[in-house]
Amino acid sequence: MKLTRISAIRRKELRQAAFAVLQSEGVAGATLEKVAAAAGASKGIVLHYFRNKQELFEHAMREANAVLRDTVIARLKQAKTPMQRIDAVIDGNFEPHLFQPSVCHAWLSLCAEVPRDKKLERIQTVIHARMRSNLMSGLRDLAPLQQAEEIALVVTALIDGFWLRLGLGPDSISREQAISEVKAVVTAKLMAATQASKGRPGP
Amino acid sequence: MKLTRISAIRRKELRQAAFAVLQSEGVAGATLEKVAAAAGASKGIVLHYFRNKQELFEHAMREANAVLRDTVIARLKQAKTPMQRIDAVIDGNFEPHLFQPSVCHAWLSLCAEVPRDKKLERIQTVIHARMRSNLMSGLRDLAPLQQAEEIALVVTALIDGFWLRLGLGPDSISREQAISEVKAVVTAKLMAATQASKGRPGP
DNA sequence: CTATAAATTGTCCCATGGGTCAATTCTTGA
DNA sequence: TCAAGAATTGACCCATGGGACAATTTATAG
Repeated sequence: MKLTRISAIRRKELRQAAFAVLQSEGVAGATLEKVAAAAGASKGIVLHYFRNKQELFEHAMREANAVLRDTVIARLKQAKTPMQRIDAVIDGNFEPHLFQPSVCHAWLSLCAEVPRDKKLERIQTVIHARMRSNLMSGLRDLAPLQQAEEIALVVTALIDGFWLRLGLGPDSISREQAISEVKAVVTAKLMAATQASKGRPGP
Repeated sequence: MKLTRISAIRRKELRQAAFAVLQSEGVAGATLEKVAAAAGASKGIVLHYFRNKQELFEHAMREANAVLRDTVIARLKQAKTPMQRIDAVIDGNFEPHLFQPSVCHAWLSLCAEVPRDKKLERIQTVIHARMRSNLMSGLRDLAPLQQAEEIALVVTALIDGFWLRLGLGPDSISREQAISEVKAVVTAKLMAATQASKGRPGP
């Protein structure tokens, strides 16, 4: 039966088209017709494969999430040491094809709708849980549990922050700088965790 | 002439109503009628005071920005030492009345539109520039310029990241934890800047 | 080859929402 | 007190967009 084949292909095309439209138009300007046009199809076909607009964009987010997940997984497979696992997560989140202003725009738009869409919220939760878990797989061996979790939290927030920055200002942060800053924070916190506390420096 | 008075009052009410609607409805669901309803007025009055929808939300963002700015400024006035200036910025950005899920939702929605609205982009640029400048006013005395700028960048990204987190999951991060994590990063980086480099720890 | 089912299209419907405008109510200054 | 002008309203217009659907084309299986 080719049925499953064609429908799977078409659905994927439409998910990607939806994400592409999100990149250029944002959530407010993303219409079914634009998605159809982006996919080279008619509006009818979009609603043939997806119950409604909401479902379409939920799948668009799933698709984007899958890309991000696979990118990081690929790097994790190469990693041998705990530190390399951490670097894999960081580097993966800033891969050139992901860390693009337009991609950040799309994510921003999706995130902005999270509070009003249970499905989107779920996906977002998964993303953060996975990122934390991936980081912990390396951090566990480099710091006590409590510290490791703290570092994981900070790193995820930092990554989100840099993504937001790139979305808000295309030239505000470079991929290389973002990576180096995140890694520097990891290093600094690991060092701080390693040595005895001396109180805060400065006057 | 009361003209200026009434119109100023009304405009402020509408700006705030617009921001309130953004909190609950997001950018996609924010309509002029809802803003009017939130302000206890008719749709006509909204367009009487603002040329169009876009202008209204630009002013809503300005209003929110002003609140944020004044909150931080108030704390900066109390600060005596450089470290207190840094803490003022951090604490100010996490004040209870600002660091609320609904407020984060509204900001997220606004940020999501930044790429498609020059005025919003401008405001966003101002916000980041101010935050950086405020941080630098304290950091300048605690670390060499280069390091200080690096820390400012990381802190702004971290703050953004935590705001995003709160917007995405109302219970994902507490105000106290966010503050303590950001300050810990500042401390760790200042310590790292202070002492000689020893290479990255770990295997 | 043909019947069945899926793919695809274009049309239609209608609710929504931005924006205009004339009409009405309120203020205010003389 | 009363006119001028501002504040405010509600009705109206119309473009847009989500969604339903019947009609048509295309693929597939027997």
